[in-house]
Amino acid sequence: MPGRISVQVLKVALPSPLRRLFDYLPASTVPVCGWQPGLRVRVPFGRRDVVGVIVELAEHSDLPFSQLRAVSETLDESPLPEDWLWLCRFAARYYQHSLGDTLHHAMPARLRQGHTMAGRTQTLWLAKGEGTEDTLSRAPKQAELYALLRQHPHGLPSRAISAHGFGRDQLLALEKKELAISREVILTAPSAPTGSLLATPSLPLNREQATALAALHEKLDGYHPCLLEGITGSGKTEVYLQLIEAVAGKGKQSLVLVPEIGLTPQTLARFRSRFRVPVVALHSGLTDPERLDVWEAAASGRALIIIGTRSAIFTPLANPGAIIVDEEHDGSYKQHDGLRYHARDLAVARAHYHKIPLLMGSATPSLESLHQALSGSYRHLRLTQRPSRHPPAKLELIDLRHQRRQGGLLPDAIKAIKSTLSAGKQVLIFINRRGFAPTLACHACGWMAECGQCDARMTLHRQPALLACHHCDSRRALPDACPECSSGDLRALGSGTERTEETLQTLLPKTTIHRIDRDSTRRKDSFEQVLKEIQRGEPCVLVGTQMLAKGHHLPHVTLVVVVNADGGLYAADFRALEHSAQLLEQVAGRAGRAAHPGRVLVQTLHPDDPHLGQLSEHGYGALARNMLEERRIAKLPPFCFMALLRIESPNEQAALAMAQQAAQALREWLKQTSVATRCLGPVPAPMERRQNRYHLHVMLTADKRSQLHPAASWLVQWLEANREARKVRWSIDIDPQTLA
DNA sequence: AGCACGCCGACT
DNA sequence: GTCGGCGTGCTC
Repeated sequence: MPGRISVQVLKVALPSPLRRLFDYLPASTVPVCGWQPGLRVRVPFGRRDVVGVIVELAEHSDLPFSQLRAVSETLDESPLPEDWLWLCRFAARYYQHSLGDTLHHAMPARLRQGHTMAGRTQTLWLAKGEGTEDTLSRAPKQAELYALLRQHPHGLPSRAISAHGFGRDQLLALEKKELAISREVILTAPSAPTGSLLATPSLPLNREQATALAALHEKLDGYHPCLLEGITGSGKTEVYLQLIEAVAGKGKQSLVLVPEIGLTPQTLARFRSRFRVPVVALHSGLTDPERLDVWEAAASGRALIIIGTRSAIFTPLANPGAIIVDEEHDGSYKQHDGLRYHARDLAVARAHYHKIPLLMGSATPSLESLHQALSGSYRHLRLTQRPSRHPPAKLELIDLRHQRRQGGLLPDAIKAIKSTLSAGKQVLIFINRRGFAPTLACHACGWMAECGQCDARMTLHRQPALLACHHCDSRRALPDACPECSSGDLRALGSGTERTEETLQTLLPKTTIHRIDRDSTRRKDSFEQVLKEIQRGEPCVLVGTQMLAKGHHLPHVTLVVVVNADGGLYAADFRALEHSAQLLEQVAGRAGRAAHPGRVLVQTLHPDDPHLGQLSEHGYGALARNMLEERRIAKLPPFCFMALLRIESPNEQAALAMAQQAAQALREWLKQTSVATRCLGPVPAPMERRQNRYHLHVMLTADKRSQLHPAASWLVQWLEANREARKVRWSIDIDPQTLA
């Protein structure tokens, strides 16, 4: 065959932190498709066998042939999806991460364990015959199951049946009575779309929604990044649904990313009830085989709508039509270990690659996205109206200084809570602290309970009663007396959710108080159950952390109290104010969503703070534009680009020495090459000691991304080649979201 | 990251 | 006498 290169070496990416490929000789049995990039292979690696992915074919190796080993097995008949390979390569390069590790984590567990794709089947159960009331009158459970099966003429997989609460014996009983039959289907078979697209009709759009949708329709077949800036309750989801409808109408797929707490059964139900086409969800409850099914359904094009959290951005798509990122500002899109990717940013890269629209929605857009929208790089779509016609509630700042408080609450707040309850409405109290109190202190000598492993105070918990560090797993029994001076006068300082709950229960003995935080909702489903009860509308008080702030529909809440709004106002992290403002706006959005106007009381030690004032008077949008101007002047992101080198070690000296060496080496290289990147540090991380490990930062900043990238890349290679660097733990974070 | 090898302390 | 601690080094 003319022009054909003779393949002698396979360059394989392996699950290893090493940022390089490994050369292997092809096995004697050539796969049916020939040797191709994207094929999974099992190879001997050191003393073990691992699953890797061929990424290149070459004629030569840098190593002598005698040192190369041969592939032991080819695992695929055809290469893994091309778009998926492209995204992994892009992510590995952009985030300076090992390609092998990236591929490894981006594929379903079944594939990384070496299972094959082919020949997987699923058992579907179908109703059969005409079951009458008599035949099953004495087996109500079976009758129920029979009714369920009849609702699904295409059959139900057994797992879905058990998810509805039916047992295997009931199914077999029906089969015996010839009222149910099972059918094996090959999962890779494409299922023909049948009937109409919509199960329930779309909702009518208001003028703004219609304008936004029309803008999206203008360019459905090209890269078209859009920021949908829409206040809480303005109907962003309906715009998503109608974009998906348009895309699905052309037979193309939509990938929908939602924040971690956003993937609730209600969200999913809303998508499923609208469309008749398959909607698949990627959530933590899936088993490994189910995950593989979803991947396969997306890669084959069978699934038209794919919904998932952060990692769903790595789902292959046969016919990509649109990507939607809901609550695009949400911090859960950023991965904080391993491959430190940002799913929203990868969505941008992916939409560009596929030449498809990208819709990013938020009531409180990140300053990054807002900047792109205001500067014209993204299309800017806005929704400013709520169907209820109520303007969003204004924040009322109340002064925490010189006033007594009970359980963290000011007298004015308590008064408002009482009158809201007597009006038959619900109250939401937002506190950013779990536990009973943030500190236990000795009133005689000033001693405070500190964690032995972290530079942090221990939090006092009452249920169960103990001291716990929120930065590591250490726990301690409550001391009876001060360990320093033996005084018995130990007092809880400040308030957490537990204390506020307790105080309110004493103040309002007849009122139901629901506490919602990580400690109270550890039990599976208990959060969902409490939400259900709250939605019944009985007057009650909800005391909770961020868990309550986002997304949940709480129609009977008309008063929101923020116990302390000051967390982000004067913090060292330049993004703290942005995140704090987003949270406050989201919490405030919980007030008066339905027919009743709401009040939002915000307790603060800084009632005259200009940022807080702007937020309360003019809302997040105005403050965000102001913060952008401040970032421009201070040359902070999005007006510069950052990469952060983190170094940690149990040995403080080792960490510091390594950080200094790395920073110095980088500075010399920058000087020699005149790459326009600045290098700051090393500086101690905000909490230097965590779990008995010392953390240091070296910060790289550049005006242009094109200057940052080579510097970060050089630094990573230097570290990887440095023997000393292996004695500490290090990692590079491109576009870090928090400096902690 | 695994997984070996290797050289020093308390145990059947 | 050995089991096992984690330092050091390597993986095509």
